[in-house]
Amino acid sequence: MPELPEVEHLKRSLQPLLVGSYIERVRVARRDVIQFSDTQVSTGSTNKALLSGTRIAELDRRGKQLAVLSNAGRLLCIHLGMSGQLVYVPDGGMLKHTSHIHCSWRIRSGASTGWLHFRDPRRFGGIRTFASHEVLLKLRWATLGPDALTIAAKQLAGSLSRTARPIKAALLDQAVLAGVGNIYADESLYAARIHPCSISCALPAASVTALARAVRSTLRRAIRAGGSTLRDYTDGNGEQGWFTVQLRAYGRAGQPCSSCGKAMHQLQVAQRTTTICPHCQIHYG
DNA sequence: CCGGACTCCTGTGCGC
DNA sequence: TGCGCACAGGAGTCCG
Repeated sequence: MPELPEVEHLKRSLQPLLVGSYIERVRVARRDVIQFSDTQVSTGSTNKALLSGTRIAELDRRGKQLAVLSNAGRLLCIHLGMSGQLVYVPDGGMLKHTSHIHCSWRIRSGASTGWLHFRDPRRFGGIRTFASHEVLLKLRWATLGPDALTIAAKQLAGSLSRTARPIKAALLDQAVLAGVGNIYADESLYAARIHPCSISCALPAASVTALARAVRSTLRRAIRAGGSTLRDYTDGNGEQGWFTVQLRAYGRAGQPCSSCGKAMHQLQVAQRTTTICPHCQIHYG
């Protein structure tokens, strides 16, 4: 399940392959994974909205969303949902799974050519087209909170002070913090020794500071490991991530806490499976 | 207005 | 051994 580290690593792996390259054409297998955000385009050329005939100028990320900007100004905002993948396959290369490919871009970069595939079996992800970066920022990214990778304790404290929700629910809310999903919420709360059911606005300032630091360092370590591959996730080259071997909380119910040695527990918080150490993680509020 | 609950979807893994 | 069901979850939507 791609969260911020997976999308950031994906962005970094795709950058050398895509930036500066030319999109010769686009192949759409399932239209319903694409949302054409400006009505002007939905009646006209689908290909143009999907950047056909333009050059890729830049990749950008906010939270779990990846933007592919073309030199023509238009762009794609891609979110991977649960099972989404963006994989570049050079001509002659092989793709591990060829089912559920919903959209593909024909890429030319100098003498080399290949296909960029958007694959998403569960279809929780999708592609949105935007006329400009400005529109993306105004229509879509404006609803996202600050990026979790660089979250400052003060910013986090500000949002948390305004809600009585369980802290885990707040961390998962993309309007509070952009980029954290179930895995890294559990990891960050464990690292900061905070119980996920703690009342957000009841957290002491020191705990919020510890939490902001834990979020940043957990995400940075995960990016360094190439993200977490539980099942499907791969980077732009089809390589898996190795952060799963470093996970201390997520998926470790019944196993010993790496700090105190007592058994980790599983519970439900905000409709999400949650793993904690009941001994190490303090409940506030 | 806020927050909790429900919904979408398919591959996997477990229990009978 | 095989079948069927529960489960996984990001985020939009709906409802109290």
